[in-house]
Amino acid sequence: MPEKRTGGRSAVVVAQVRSAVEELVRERGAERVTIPLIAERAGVNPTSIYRRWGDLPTMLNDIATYRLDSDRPLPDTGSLRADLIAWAGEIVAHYAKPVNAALLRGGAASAGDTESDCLRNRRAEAQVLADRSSSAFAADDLIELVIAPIIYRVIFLPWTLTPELAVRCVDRLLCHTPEVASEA
Amino acid sequence: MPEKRTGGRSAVVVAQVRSAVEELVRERGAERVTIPLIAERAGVNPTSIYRRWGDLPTMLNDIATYRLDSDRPLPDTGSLRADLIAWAGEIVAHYAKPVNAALLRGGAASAGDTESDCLRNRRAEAQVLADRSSSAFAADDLIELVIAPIIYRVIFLPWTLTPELAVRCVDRLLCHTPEVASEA
DNA sequence: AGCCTAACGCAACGAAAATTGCTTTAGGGG
DNA sequence: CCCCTAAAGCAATTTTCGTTGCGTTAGGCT
Repeated sequence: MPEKRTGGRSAVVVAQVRSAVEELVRERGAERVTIPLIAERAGVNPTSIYRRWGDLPTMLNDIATYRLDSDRPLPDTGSLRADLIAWAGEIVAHYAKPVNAALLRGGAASAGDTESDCLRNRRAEAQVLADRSSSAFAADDLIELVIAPIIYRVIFLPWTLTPELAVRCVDRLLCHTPEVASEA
Repeated sequence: MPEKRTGGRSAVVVAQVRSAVEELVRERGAERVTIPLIAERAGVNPTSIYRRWGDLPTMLNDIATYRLDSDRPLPDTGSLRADLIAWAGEIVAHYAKPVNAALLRGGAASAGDTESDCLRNRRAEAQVLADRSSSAFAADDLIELVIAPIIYRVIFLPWTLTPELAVRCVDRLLCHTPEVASEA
């Protein structure tokens, strides 16, 4: 039974809309983007966007969630500290790009009430890393000590984002469990 | 010389607009609020809002900043730990109210590009508390270990906000400096 | 109390966004 | 390869937003 057509033209439309949103959000900021504007940039009819996503906040959230998400492999070097730093560093690097930061801010605005949340994959990864740590720390510690400080700066103090931030946060997490910090 | 009329009718208008914004932001989320909508709810003419605030992001930011900001005194009990917990607890309690959380999300959306930022007063307070700590920690530590985790949960995981969060974060901050933790 | 004018209300307008009915295209199972 | 229909396109319409000019109300200083 034929249901949901995801390939071919539809896929192209979605891809074009995504790029258009990213361009426009970078150019004008998430607050000053409109659906007709996106449609024009994407070479797509506005109606298609309205029918697919409904409204703009919904769409922004969807697109903010999509990035950095797919089946990206987690770092696995053998050293827990190195893995964590690599992982945190990826996140910092990703959101250091103004596009992605702007999208995150847009996603933040429409998070909360709706369960849609563009960081849930990050939390899933935190769970994996916590499991791998032999109970040195819990996923919640990873969230509060590493993800939260990074995301806070991304949203409110983007110009203070540096690669060292990842190292500082990870070391703060590990300094409670020194035997793990010095492990191979 | 007659300048700036802040009392009487103007004050009433501002107050009514504020309440209207808070109601609507709670009901529909910061992204789905418009100025005409607010005006109607406030029983005020849209023109007045446009002329006073200019546009919506500006207004949301203004209102988000106003709350919890006025001349609120910082806790000063003599015990650093108690002060910090009281301070962090105030923040948690404030943003536990859905209105304030939604306003913060709205502010987050327009942060970054514009320098307007509804958490700058929080950072100023962090500076004061850090100075008071005899260099036990820096303002940045306070931000990354206490404010960031709280704000992260407010924005992305509001249903996980609990009073214990404040205690947990403060103790994490102080566990690096045990002599301070046990001070009177 | 009276004057000056800041700030609000009203109404009309232009522009842009959202909705709707219908037609056309093309995905994907048989 | 054909059929069925999901999804995109198109065009006309309706809604809503934001702006502007002008008259009215009332704050606050003298």
